[in-house]
Amino acid sequence: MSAESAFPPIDHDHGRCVDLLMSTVERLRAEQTLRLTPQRRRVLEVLAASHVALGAYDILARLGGGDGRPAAPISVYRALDFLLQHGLVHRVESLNAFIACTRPGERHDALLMICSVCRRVAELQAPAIVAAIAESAAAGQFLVTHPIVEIAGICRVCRTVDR
Amino acid sequence: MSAESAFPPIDHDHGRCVDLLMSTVERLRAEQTLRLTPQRRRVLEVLAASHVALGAYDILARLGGGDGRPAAPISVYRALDFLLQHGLVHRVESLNAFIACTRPGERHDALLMICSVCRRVAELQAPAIVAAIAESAAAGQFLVTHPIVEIAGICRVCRTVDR
DNA sequence: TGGCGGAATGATACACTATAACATTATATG
DNA sequence: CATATAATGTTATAGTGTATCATTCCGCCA
Repeated sequence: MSAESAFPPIDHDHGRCVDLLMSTVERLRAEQTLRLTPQRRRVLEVLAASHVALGAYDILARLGGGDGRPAAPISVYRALDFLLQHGLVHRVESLNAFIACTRPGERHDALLMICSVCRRVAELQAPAIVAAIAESAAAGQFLVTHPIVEIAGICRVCRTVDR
Repeated sequence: MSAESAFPPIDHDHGRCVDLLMSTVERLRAEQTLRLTPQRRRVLEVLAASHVALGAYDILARLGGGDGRPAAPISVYRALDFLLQHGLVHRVESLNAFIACTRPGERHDALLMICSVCRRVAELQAPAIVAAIAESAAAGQFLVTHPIVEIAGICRVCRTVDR
């Protein structure tokens, strides 16, 4: 992923982002036994359609777009648990929110950049960070199971706009 | 800080941890204009007495040890905000909890190790991690304001015990 | 094909985390 | 002492997440 695509222009074509993700997921579903039910798929689609991290209740609000009665919160959380376990979604701890993974299929620890201006979240690929964490932890005899890196700051696009 | 003191033995003398922190804070209070009211001090003492991160309501429960009516949640949050702003406490995002800073006075970004067995949290000093984050973010034209690093895993002590 | 078993979802209630809004008290400073 | 600002009290409520038990869906196999 290039530096440009990490934080795309605000008014870019979201449709392509969604399609890219969902086609990858579709391939995974065909290959493996990934039980992507309609409900789980809808939650993933909602997340894929937003570069801004969404809370569970945000997702809930965007699901019931006209159907019958809205789902209960627990339904959304269950779908999110499934998607998290299968690496299709990342949790943003510092926001109590969720973001679609931009590299599904490749198991990885998420390194997230969070723009405090536009509120968008992007993944960062930086083996150097992961390596530095592994080395430092090992020096302290700490066994790493899940490194969390969330970098708050201002994205490329918002820095440019402000000038 | 040595690798040993980061995660001290489970049954070590907590009193010394508290004293060390509070004496440092006392010095800061004398030097600067740090308005450490009784309420803020009590919250800090509660946190200093625990190597396990405490939620706001945990703190609340440990405050009212026999006095008059217990404080309201908002009081604890206000004290925590103050302590956070003055670098005496860190927020643990992935736990929605708080931990006393082990290096008050030295402004720094917190690198936290969280043991999933004993639930204790320790700070890690690792300039290499901070540098790697700064470099990688800069490469993506992202301006870092506040890096969050929380490393979940198993601490030195718990790894040893399990053998 | 009909039933069995496990996975997924529905439904209800509740626990935990955090803040809004406004009143009151404490503290420093001239 | 007066007064302005900071801190705390009080009450209510918003936001996030889970427990529990009932029901439905779906693949599998006798």
